[in-house]
Amino acid sequence: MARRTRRTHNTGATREALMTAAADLFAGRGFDGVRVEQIARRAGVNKAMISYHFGGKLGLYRAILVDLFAGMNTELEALGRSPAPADELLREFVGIIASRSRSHPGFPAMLIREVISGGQHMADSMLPRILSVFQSVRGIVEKGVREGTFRAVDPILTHLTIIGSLVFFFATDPMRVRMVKAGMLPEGVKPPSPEAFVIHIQELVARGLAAETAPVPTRR
Amino acid sequence: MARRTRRTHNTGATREALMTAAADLFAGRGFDGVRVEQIARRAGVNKAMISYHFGGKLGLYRAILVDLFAGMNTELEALGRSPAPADELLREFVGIIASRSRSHPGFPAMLIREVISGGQHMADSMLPRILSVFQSVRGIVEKGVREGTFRAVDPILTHLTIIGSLVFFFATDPMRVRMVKAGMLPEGVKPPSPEAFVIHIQELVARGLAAETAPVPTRR
DNA sequence: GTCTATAGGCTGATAGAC
DNA sequence: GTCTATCAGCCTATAGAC
Repeated sequence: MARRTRRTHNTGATREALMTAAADLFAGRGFDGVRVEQIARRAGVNKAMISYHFGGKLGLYRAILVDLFAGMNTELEALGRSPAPADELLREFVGIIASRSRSHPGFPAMLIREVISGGQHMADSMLPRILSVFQSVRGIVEKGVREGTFRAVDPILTHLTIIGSLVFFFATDPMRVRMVKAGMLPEGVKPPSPEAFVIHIQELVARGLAAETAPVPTRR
Repeated sequence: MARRTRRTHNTGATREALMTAAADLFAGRGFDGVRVEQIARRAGVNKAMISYHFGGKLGLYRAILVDLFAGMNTELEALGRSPAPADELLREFVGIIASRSRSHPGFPAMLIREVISGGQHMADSMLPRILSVFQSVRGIVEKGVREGTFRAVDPILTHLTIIGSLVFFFATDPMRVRMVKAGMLPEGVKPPSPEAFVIHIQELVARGLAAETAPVPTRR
């Protein structure tokens, strides 16, 4: 998966510095909230390099998005071929989204911002990459229902629940950081670790989707 | 709760038109993605009215945020005083967030954008209003654990899961609309209705938090 | 591939008439 | 309370030297 333009032995260091710096900024302030000069400064390169390497601010933004989804989908592909039971696959799905959110901190926020805006900066050709994440969950859920380990839940609803709570958690870290700094958190309340959240989601989903082995406690 | 300046019988129609139009636009494109001229046009009033009534673009944005949280918290207050069992209260909490997201369509996206950015446009004095939503869930969860209907879950994790999946669902409607328009949805896949999602979340949470009456099926 | 200088366009705010 | 006209500042993109 080499880049294109590569004549010298400089491995596109400028390119990558720009993408890393920009991902961080775009995540925190959105496309319109970031100045190209700011990206360049943070990346330690010249402003004009953005146009040279990416054809402009939007090109840079899109390149980041493509990279993010490509990596995500590559990692998820293995799940579709695994023979593991559905409930275990779902746990792994959660783990993958979480670990990727941590290795690429800008991913959750950029994804959310983009999706919230209806994909304002995405060409139609990018939509399948988003759908592909859903297909991954869909396959697992349908498998679980078929095998009788899950109750007859809707794959879309399940997907939206899991991905929504996960990306929300990782994307909202800045707010929790601020709360702590401002000393606003109530007594005995501490921001949860990513590990704790992942386990919580995995457990909640496993129990919540489990086929009826016993009736649900209360009911109105 | 009357507004201030009201000499004539004009009930601040301009003010409200601006707030409604702006909420919609801010939700879809973020603070920096919206032009004041755009807001004014959509509201059918003059550009200069934004400065006159709100002191500027930021003032308008903040006024919307304050209104949104005030309404939300007012509605949630009743939950804290209700004698209903915890699992029912949690269902109601979900219902309230959902119905408010529908009556104020800009709410979920504005909330998410703001929280993702670490509250870039919020003064410290607004932070308690966000925390207050958490406190509401916290009270319910702790009650359920105390009464033995919930297993010993962490209120913060539970709160983040519920609020995250809910606001994500409602805020991402634009993307689903686009998917449909682009004819990109796979065979037999249709965007879920808000009602279906609410029920799904309520059910998932009720089952997922229920105290151990039976063992969870599979375990690695 | 990188940098400087600059152009060209747009943006939010306000002064002042009504 | 509302509107028109206007301005100062800022932002992205690029031409052209190295």
